[in-house]
Amino acid sequence: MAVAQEKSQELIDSILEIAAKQFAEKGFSGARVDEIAHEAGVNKATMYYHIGNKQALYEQIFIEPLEATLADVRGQVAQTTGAEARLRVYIKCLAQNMTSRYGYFPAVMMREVVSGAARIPERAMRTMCDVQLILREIISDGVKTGSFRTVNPFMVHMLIMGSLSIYTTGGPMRQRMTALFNDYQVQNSQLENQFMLEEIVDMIVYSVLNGGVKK
Amino acid sequence: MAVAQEKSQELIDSILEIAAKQFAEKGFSGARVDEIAHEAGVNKATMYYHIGNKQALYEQIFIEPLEATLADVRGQVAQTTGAEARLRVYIKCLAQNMTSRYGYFPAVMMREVVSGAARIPERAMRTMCDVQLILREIISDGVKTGSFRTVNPFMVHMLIMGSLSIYTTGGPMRQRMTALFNDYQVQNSQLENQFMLEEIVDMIVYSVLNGGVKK
DNA sequence: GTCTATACAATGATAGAC
DNA sequence: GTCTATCATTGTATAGAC
Repeated sequence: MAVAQEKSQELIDSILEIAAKQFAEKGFSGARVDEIAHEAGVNKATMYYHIGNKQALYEQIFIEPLEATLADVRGQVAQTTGAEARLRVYIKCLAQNMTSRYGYFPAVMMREVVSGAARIPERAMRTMCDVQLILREIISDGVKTGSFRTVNPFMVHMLIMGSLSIYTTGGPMRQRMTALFNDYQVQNSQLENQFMLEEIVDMIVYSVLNGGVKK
Repeated sequence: MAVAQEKSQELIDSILEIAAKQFAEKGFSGARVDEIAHEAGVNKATMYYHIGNKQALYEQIFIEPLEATLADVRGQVAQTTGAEARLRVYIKCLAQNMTSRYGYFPAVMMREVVSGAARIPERAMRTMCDVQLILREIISDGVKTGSFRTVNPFMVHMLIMGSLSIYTTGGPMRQRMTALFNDYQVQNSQLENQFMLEEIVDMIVYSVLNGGVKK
């Protein structure tokens, strides 16, 4: 019985991964149940038997990415000392999770944010709060020791999530922009390079540091 | 004939405004042609006669908000002197357009960004480039006079658009967050107040200024 | 230019056999 | 647990009368 459950869970996980990518690409209304089932290589009726309807399928995809990210951030921040270093690790770790293993997820989340956040499960909301609490602790620590200026932690959160979201999801948009700038003969160097993320981290850290970054 | 054209244009404009709000709320796939026609108070067939299909309807809504914003930003920046003041005006003016008259538009744009930007008309892309060129000039001026540190203008653009987008579209999301923080008994003051925008502007300006903001 | 009626193509969901 | 076949509904789009 335990084996059967495990196998069933494996099936469900593979469906969820396909579903997440479809939802990320096309949004809730744009994603097609038929296509998800087909791409996942399972019969649609089977999918409904295991998971339920489209809405249930959608809600499921929020859990794993967020909870894995929380664990990762928590672990990496705990291994680091000093407010500035911790802030850097915090941002970079978020970015890593948003670009690699769960690279599809930011698109889903951004759509939710602009759609009124109504479909985000409560459990996912709580996980996001937990992540943000880590940031709050880093900042209040930095302010206390004097390395950070007095900033509203929610503002920092918005700066981080806003720029990371646009960075991780906006690849195609940047490509169209770059093409146009080329037409305009505007220099647009280093628009799409490996140092982009580093620069974002630097900008945000700089906006928080007392007296700017020492080079 | 001129009068008839004007009246027709009025009708089209009113349809476009309703359409824009529907697309903003539900996305391209989520918006319903029936509902748009109904809310606009016109017959669906009439709407198709005047505008074309759903795609054409969608593409139209990008033009006016962007071109009006470009004109507004251009005008206000021209009336201001000094790199820092200009940067502040630039950000605030963008924010104003994104929250008042064209408050529905950021949601449409964000969806497009995460969807691959495939449905944005070329003309709209060009307008966005023009807006960004204003920022580039402000920054290169600030760097030249020494009031700004050397920053990648595209990074600043991402910081601005990212945080403003999340700020303008993320109201409901923040509400859910705030409710949860209350459960957690976490102090979350000034999360939703009139100074929020000012704080965003300050954070971004600070991230660019040489040696921090003088108070 | 406008409206009624309808064609036509999906899409989410399930009943029922195996 | 899985699959085939099918349904009910809804969605975009247009033909054709006025």
